[in-house]
Amino acid sequence: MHAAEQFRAICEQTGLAVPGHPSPEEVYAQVKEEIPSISLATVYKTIHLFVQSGIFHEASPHHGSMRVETNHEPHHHLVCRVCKSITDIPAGQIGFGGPLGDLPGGFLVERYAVDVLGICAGCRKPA
Amino acid sequence: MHAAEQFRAICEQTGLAVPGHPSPEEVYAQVKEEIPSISLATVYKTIHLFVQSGIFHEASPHHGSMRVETNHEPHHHLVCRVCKSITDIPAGQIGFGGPLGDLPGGFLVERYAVDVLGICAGCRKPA
DNA sequence: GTGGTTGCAAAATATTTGCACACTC
DNA sequence: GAGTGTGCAAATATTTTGCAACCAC
Repeated sequence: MHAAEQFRAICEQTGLAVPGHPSPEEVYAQVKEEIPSISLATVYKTIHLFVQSGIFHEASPHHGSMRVETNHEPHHHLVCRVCKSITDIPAGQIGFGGPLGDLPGGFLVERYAVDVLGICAGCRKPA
Repeated sequence: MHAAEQFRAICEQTGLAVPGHPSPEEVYAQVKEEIPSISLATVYKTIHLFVQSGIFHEASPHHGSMRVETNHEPHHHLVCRVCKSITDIPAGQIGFGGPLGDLPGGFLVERYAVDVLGICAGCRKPA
């Protein structure tokens, strides 16, 4: 992934890097200052290209359509990056339980949601 | 949250409960079999009502608009349920590092994404 | 010229809102 | 009759696509 790091460095030098967790609209607004002729469609196309190339990824694997959480036991999610399926896994099974309450910065922790990202059994074997 | 549990039980008894992580469209399709006259708008309104009431919550706190992840260091997210802001926190700071590789069910773990849900410092103090 | 990229506009998808009607008390 | 909830339809927001023009080689 050395090429990707080089590329990121170039973007930072040319003022094209956008920090944080921008939405496509925010990327568009900021990049437009450097490249006024760019269109929102190009931003979307380029983001998809970059995500596929591994230059960065999506902060949330299941945007685009809301998903309702009906399992009210403590659990986490196995999210397949191929078929986008969501499978529940009990919280104990992956050995994660962080503390609730106050964090040093003043953030009040109410719960943890862990997405375990990877490839599900079905997508690993060529159908 | 006893009332919420009772309510869930009633929904299951009447065949209105939808398992898994359905999208609003999927909820609509399934509930329509029991209540054919229902509309998609009512499903959306009711989901919002239920989420506010704590009967269930959203599987992903930042759907609705894609967010690009530009931080390529291992880290997790502090997500404020009031202002929806996303703040990065180094992976080490919350003491979470699960194993990568194969899970018993055949799922191949590539990375973990932890959302720490709660209220940020800014939203805790009444503006 | 060929191949790949872009901008524009339109289409497709997802979600929210306004409003009048129906239902309960 | 007041208050609440619903369906319909329109409005908004988000994302994708088709296509012709453009650029580098």
